[in-house]
Amino acid sequence: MPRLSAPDCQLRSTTGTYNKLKRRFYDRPTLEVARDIVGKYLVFDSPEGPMSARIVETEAYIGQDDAACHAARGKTRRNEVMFGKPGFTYIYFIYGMYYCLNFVTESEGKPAAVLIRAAEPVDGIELMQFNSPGKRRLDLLAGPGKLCRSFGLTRDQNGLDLTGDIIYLEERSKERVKISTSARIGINQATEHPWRFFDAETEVRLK
DNA sequence: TGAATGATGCGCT
DNA sequence: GCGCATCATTCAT
Repeated sequence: MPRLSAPDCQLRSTTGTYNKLKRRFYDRPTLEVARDIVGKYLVFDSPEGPMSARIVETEAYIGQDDAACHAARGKTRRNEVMFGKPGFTYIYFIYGMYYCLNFVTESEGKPAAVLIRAAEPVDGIELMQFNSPGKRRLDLLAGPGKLCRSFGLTRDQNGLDLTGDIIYLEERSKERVKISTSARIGINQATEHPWRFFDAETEVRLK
């Protein structure tokens, strides 16, 4: 871990005063968690430096009865973290070039997770731009693949404990977020469920 | 401004 | 082989 510069120290010191979400936040019905994550802040103390962002869009993937959930066809090496305790990262590789970040929800044995689809960059924007060259600020995290690329998240961060100090969620204010819902994006199974949640007033727009 | 398509690798049938 | 919780590029309107 490199020495932290002055702005980085400011970020690190402030995180101590914010409310880091505990395991019980994730140990709840996935639809509630997915809705409540919108407006929370994702913090990643990466090897290259700290970054944070305000999450504006999520999707819920709920158990073995949800045909669109990776756990629908049983436990494999790829999806095994979803079957474990809540409050851990589930990061998978897709389309030959992208990673997607999820947070495991519900009690151990019930495989479910929330996909983090989009966020507004807050801290470490220069590092995000280094990871995603040429992108404007509001495009850096506008989509699950771009979010992982800009944050530098890969399989290396799969299965990390969200109650630790590397990657976690913070509540930085008690803002009341106006949330809209829709069907989930990019799936061909269980398309009838409105399990996508997004900040209706954010500047970050997908598609 | 939107539809079509190619890139690219892995997990599963 | 085929499909995939994506995205950038190309082409048509």
